[in-house]
Amino acid sequence: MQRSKIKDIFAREQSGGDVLVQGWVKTRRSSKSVTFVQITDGSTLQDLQIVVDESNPSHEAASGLTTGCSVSVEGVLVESPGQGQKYEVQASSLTVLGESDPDSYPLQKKRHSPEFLREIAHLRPRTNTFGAMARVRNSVAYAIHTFLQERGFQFIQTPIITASDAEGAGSMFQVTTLDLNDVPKDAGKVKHEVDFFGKPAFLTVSGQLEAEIFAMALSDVYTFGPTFRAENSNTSRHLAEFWMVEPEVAFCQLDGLTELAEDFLKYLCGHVLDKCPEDMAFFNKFYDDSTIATLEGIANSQFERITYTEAVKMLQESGEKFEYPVTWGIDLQSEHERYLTETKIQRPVIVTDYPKGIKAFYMRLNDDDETVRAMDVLVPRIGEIIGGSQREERREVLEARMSESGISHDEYSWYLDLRSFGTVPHSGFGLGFERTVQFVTGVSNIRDVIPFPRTPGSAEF
RNA sequence: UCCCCGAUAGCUCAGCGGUAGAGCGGUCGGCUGUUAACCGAUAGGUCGUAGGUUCGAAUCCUACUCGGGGAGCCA
Repeated sequence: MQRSKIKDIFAREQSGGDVLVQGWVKTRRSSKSVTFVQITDGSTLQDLQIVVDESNPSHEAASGLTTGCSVSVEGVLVESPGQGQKYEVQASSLTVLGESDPDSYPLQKKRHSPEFLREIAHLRPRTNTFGAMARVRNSVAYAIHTFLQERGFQFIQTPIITASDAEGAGSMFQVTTLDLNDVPKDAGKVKHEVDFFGKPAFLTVSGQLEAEIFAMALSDVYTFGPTFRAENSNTSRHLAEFWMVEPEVAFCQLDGLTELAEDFLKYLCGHVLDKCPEDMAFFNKFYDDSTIATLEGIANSQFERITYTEAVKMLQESGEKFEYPVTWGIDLQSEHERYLTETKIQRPVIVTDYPKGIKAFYMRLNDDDETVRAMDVLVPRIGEIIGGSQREERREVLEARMSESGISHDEYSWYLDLRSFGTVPHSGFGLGFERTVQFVTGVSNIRDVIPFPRTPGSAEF
């Protein structure tokens, strides 16, 4: 008999017929006359109840089941007389595939703290929370590809190893095959020429610059892959290894980019609400009772658009006491971003046109010569979920900005070339994948929305 | 990296100078178409690590480790 997934069983129009189901035991309740076994196979949040009567030859095996055991069950799908589920399986046979010692199996049929579950990352996918998280995460990833593909974007695989040592987005992990206990040196300096790539190499902090190359040929492209930051960041929204989506759009200026970002986020939220209603109801119940309302609200509301200068004015006139006073030219602090998106405007806010001094060299300079065409999308609870800009397409201006920032023209000659040979206005942004999953689920710590989190001092599993 | 808080049974926590506790989970028994089942019994801890103060430290002090919240960096 072919195995049925639990999700498909609950989707059936009516009961009846033999089924084969396989999964892991969540909990078991037994008496002399009957045993109830709840099993999950990860296809859905909902457990399937297996009923094994005393007369069944498998009853002894069933009554000894403990949380975590794996089982294979054949039986008849019937309407459940009990409360809490539509169908149940009246077992004809039950086979234990794998035992699970109850003395040492760490998961119990009760709620565990996310901190504890993180320590047993090899078993936490079996919990309701992490199963739901994995399905939502999958759904968001699928929606990212679907949205961009339907708009004609090409998926570009940009390199994970890069030799550019100054992408400007933070500290990088170095990649080397040199023996760190015996580093070859010449007059006290490391001989990088004998290293694997013949020069220093690093893990990428962004695929943007390479994505720009393909945007200058294929028009609309995106990258979606792992990104690495060696910052010593210890917060609930930073990881050393995370995933990022980076659309790059040719013939597009900043206003077009903000529209793309807004449509994109709305699509992702709508997709998850549509495809993962049970998992979202779970998160709404146990993690953040406003998350579904927030996502629904996003689908139906306009994102607010303000310039940095307007944001500064808004903050100064707010009457709020901020720890860091607001003056034009400073970078907005978390408390300022939170005030804007959570208190003042109460929905996503797109802030544009930041002072050039606090933004990257590749962002397009405005005519005022003081601000650049940057854009940050701020959302409640998370803060910055998207950072992007219109890129500087004028070679002379870009060169001047690189010189100001101390960026080598030689190393980025290829990046400058794009401005010499058929340059066009273009724009792009980076969306933090884990931050998006955090925002969607309402789970507060980013370590709990990625299967195996990498943070300073921690790279387990 | 900085500031604040925490670490006691497998899990979640109480105890805060005088012989280590509860609930849940585990085990044994009972009972019931049960559903975080229920009832009874029972086992289980060098109180994060290392020092110090004290007649006496889980409790007070110091350092370290790990975790949480916040900040910076950013996605």
